[in-house]
Amino acid sequence: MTAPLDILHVDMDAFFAAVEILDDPSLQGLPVIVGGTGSRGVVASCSYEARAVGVRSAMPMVEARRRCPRAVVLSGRHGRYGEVSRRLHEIFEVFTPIIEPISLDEAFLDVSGGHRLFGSSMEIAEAIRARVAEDLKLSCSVGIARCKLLAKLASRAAKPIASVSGPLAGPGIFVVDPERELEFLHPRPVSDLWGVGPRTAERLARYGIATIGDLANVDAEHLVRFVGRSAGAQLHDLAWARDDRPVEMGRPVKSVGHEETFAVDVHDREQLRLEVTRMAEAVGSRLRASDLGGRTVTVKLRYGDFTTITRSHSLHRPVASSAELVKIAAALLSGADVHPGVRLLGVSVSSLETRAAASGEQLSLWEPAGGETDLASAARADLDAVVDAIRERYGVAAVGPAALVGASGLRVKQLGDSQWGPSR
DNA sequence: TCTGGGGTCCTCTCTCAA
DNA sequence: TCTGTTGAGAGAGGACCC
Repeated sequence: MTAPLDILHVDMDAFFAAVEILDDPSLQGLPVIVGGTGSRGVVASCSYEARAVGVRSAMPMVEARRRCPRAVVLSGRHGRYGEVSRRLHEIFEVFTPIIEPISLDEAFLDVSGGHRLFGSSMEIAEAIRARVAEDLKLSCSVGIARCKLLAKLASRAAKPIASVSGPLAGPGIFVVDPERELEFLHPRPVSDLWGVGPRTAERLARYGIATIGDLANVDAEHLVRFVGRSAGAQLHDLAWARDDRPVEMGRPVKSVGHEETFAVDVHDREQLRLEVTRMAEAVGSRLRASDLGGRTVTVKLRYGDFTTITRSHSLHRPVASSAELVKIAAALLSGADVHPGVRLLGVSVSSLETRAAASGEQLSLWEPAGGETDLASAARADLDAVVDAIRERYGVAAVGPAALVGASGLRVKQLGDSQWGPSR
């Protein structure tokens, strides 16, 4: 008996670009590119008219504009996409509670419990597509298979095809027959496998491994030597369609961070100190909004030649206060070389704990740092709470550290701001 | 072509303690 | 007391995903 076809992968078609066209119908039929509009921006999403001339997501915007000079380039509206994504999620919830969101525009669904009410997986996929078209006026592609790997590849096979005369409709729904899984899987390039990016694909190519079928026929022990222990074992299983990963709901957040690429490389240490202050402040706000604290603070720098370094410091207790995060991040930055010029700067916090979990073993998430009085600590927590409250009411730019006034301004980065590169 | 920003996970190296 | 082994944890780097 074969396993049931209960895993659906739903993927919106050209999501960000499609939402922009939905909100401004005059864009219909035009090549639309959403992404970072500056010289260092990248493409986040593009319409099929843009894809027809070779524009792809993650492509540098300079190259995208070169390939498609008549494209309408938009910087994107993360808030709006989030709103549509929530409505999409509500549609999924009609059919199953077991949903694993992958990003704003795609998710895995386990529909094993929905057959009695909604019919076969094919009928559920058809119903989801109909609801998305009717309620959101958007289109999506659905892959149906026995496991996540195959469902994901199937949704790709269901997609429309870009052509110079306009997008050609795809099947919309693609089912991988359990009897013909390897026939479907093995001719595909290794890069179609989850975990094989450009580097690994290049390494495998050196050993003559180009397709998933090639990979399947390599001895598992050899594979471990090529790509490492963990990846080797996993890739060999995936190449034989052995994938028992369940559809996971509500995976906990492991880290919270902000990073930003500057329009021009920054050499001035004082300017970098102000930027790191701004970012640590923003990370602190987000942590407190989620009632989280973290034990490890990491500062990341990328230089002009793209080499990237990180400097981190772990504490014995979680912190969420902006003042403490700023202090630690600034100290980490001061130990890093900024001479070559910094292209990107980032601050992140990991080893997260919720306040409830932390208070079980600690005095509190905002327990005083070494040498600090309870009074100072309490005052700092009060200050954070007041700042958070003012920002919630009047916006993020309403209040912030005095050091930032007149420098880069009270610009506190928000999730989704300049998401795809600097605006200049 | 010249490469974003949100993340997760893995590997290697070093240190320290048992 | 010294030496070797092992395991845990931290720090750093890198690959990957959307």
